[in-house]
Amino acid sequence: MDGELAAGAARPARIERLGEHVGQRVRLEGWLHNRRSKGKLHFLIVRDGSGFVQCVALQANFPPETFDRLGRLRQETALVVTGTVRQDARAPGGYELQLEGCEVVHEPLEDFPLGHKDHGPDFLLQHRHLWLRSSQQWAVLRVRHEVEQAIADFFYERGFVRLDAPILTPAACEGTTTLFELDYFDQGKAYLTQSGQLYAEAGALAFGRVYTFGPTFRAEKSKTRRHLTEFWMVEPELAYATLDDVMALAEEFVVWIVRRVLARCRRELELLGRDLGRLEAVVPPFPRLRYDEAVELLRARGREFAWGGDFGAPDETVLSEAFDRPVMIHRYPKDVKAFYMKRDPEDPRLVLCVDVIAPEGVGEIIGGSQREDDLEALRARIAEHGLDEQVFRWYLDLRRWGSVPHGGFGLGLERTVAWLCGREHVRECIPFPRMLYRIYP
RNA sequence: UCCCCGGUAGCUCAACUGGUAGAGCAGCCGGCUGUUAACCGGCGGGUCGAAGGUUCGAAUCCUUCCCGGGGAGCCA
Repeated sequence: MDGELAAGAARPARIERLGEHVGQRVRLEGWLHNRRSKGKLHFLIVRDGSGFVQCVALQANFPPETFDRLGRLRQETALVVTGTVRQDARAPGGYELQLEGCEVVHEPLEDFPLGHKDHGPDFLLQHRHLWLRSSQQWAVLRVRHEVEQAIADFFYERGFVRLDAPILTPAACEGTTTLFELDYFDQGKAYLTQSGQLYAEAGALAFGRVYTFGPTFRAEKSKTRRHLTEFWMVEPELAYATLDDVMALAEEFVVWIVRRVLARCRRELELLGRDLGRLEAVVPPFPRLRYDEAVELLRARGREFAWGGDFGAPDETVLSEAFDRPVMIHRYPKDVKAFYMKRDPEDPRLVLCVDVIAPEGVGEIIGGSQREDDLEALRARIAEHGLDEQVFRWYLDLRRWGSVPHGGFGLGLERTVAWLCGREHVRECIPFPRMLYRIYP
């Protein structure tokens, strides 16, 4: 717009570090997020991906036609702004840019579809590629990014090897009705993985401690705010570990993630209006309830519940509301859990498993167990569940050579991010959600 | 697969018991030197999801279908 700023005088900067440049002339490469005009001054809200900043344009500082154009810039105009950084309590975020120059890099071809007022979920999801630019989505996905980094750091510091499990698999890990199926050349059917766990077990016996982290797929016809057909799961697996070890690791892991986000995503959480007190309350120890105790708790709170069943979403909500931090429920009846979980030697009706239920209605974020490490017991469970032993030959091999007590868990990334961000729906917690009736964009 | 709710302007919604289609936002024009999803005044904007039916008359009632949302089951 007036590209002839004194060359070299303005230094490149990013909005997230603007506080380090108070009084200096800087140059920001970004987009016009919003604009407010007030007679002889315009407020341009500019985003550069690292944050949002208010740029103040005073009429006195520009030729009339330039000032007029600034007041007519469309939302999502790509622009490079230059100006002096000022600390000002009236500015959102505490800092603003006294605008001196504005170079338009790209003028939108038409009005941006997403305004700053309410939109419905269908409209937003149809425009997911543009919705990502909104401040709320920016904040949620920045938190997701931080959680992903926290996960990598947690395991790296503790000597876990990251072992990437395959996406294409020859068989189901759990039921077969929830698999995405595809033709695999002349090998018959292949399936998109539901879990990397079985491969993580092979890794644990090779490396001691491993984790897998990647997308998993469930063809469940679930239409709820807690479900996606494609979601990310992190699954640590430990050799020489019991259920108690698994529970201790899960607790330490969740606390680590929460602390990291509190320490490094404060701006994002505040932008989302998150009640930080709820997250600060997440300290060890987490309550540990046996399944039997959880059933009693449900009944004491007026819910009818038959022993032997799995908890439904309303049950989980009641259980989680009894505590101010995640609650761990362990030793479920074997009939509601997967074939690979080890029986409780003290009660053969139960398996050595644990679910972690997050507070505030997000539901289960972790499921884990000690695995069945005895060959014959595992073969019996495979038969009981009506599964084809042939496809598990390699998995059974793990019990033939150097089998040891071992276990692990899986944590659902999107549910965790939804909980941390206080979002209702997991669809906002992944860049491009895949849902029952939605695969665009 | 089943249950419940919805589909009206670009977006979010209203329109009572069937009687000529409304508002906010966005857009355009004008005003305002500290706005915070700015505000104030003015203007334009409609295949009421689709098809069929009932009726003098249907956005409104009935049938079927399509699309979306929430939930159950199942799960992270």
